[in-house]
Amino acid sequence: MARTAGSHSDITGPRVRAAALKLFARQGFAAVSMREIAREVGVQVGALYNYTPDKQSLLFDLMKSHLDALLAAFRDDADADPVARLKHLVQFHIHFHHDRPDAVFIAYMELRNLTPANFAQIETLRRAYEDRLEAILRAGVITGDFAVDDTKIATRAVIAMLTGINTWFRADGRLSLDDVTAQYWQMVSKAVSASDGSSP
Amino acid sequence: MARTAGSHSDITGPRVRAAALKLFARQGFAAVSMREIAREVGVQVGALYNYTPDKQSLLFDLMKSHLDALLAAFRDDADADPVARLKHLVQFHIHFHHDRPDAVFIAYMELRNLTPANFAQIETLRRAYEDRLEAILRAGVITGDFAVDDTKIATRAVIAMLTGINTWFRADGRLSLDDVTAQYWQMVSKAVSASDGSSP
DNA sequence: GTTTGTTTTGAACATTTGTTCAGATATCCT
DNA sequence: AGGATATCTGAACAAATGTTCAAAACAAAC
Repeated sequence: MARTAGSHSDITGPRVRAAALKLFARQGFAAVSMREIAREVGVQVGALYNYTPDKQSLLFDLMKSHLDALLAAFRDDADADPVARLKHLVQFHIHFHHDRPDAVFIAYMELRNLTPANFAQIETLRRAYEDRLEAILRAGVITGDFAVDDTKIATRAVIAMLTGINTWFRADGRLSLDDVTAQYWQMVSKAVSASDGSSP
Repeated sequence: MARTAGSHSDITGPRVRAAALKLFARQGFAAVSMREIAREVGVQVGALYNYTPDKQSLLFDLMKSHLDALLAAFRDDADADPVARLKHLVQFHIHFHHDRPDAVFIAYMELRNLTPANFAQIETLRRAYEDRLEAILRAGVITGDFAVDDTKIATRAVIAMLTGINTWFRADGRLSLDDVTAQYWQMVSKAVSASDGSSP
């Protein structure tokens, strides 16, 4: 035996993914060339193919990693109060997405550039996250905390609303992320609340 | 004089725009070649350049037309009840966007493929529409019908929520567009309403 | 310091890209 | 019909694309 596997692979591999993430987010998957990624890493094009079988897999891996991380990071206590659970999801979602603008952007914008097989996998993960939220809404409807006609629709509405923050929020802007989070929580909780005049 | 301008231009021109709209929406601006557009129209590549100076202008024109149409189609009565005005905007927005899925998709996804000058123009139009909604929310806050901390944030939240419908709604699905509209109106009105029972 | 395997280079490949333009064709006006 | 012009073809251009691969450079184990 000689040199063990990964002595440089451990360095270059992540740099390739980081460069691809950055460039795909800024310019779009189709508009980024493998040569551009290589230049960003500081390496020749051919070297990239030690770390990905092709450009498509690079995109897929980035999206899958993002969604895996999202699902792994979100903790939900099914026994807690539905309002508290929803509040936690709103706070979690906003902060998690704020920390990863590039990955979020790619995950929403580059779906059409996935092969059908890859798309199906990503879609499954996205749905799994949606289902976590829907479970909370359903629980709240049962307890009477929430009043929504269709939990699936409410789920999508809430996610669209929260994810939209990434398109305009800037840390150096007028409001802090905590201000924004507080106001979104206000709107979300009102939107799904039983509107009789009782709950927060 | 002889042949007047536009004898065929009137036919091919719109077909070029229609083909570009369809293909850009399906595959993304960067992934569509001029030859692909020409094939869709049933013409050779060179002919396209009678209708657009370049590919970029084709994209810009599609986006600008869409936003011009949006602003022209939206009617708002500043003297009416804020709740009625908001309800009308919600209904208008949902139906207008539902009728033009390709244009909507492009207008949201291809912003980064615009030159800076073109981007600035499109952004101005987008902001103008946002401002129409914000004016309604502001009016409602003054009358006490609405309670939102920051009207700009609420504006963006509502638009993101409504536009998100296009990503999942299918006419042959479980619910009609009117069902969906009714439920979104419920959520939007609750989200911005002065909450009856309690406070922040 | 040699051996052994990993990683990178540098060049090559067949396609495809946006755009141009001279010449051919089609259409309209008189 | 004939002349004028609008429109389209077909070929060409240089540049860029994703991917491959032999050979070179490198790093660790002995």
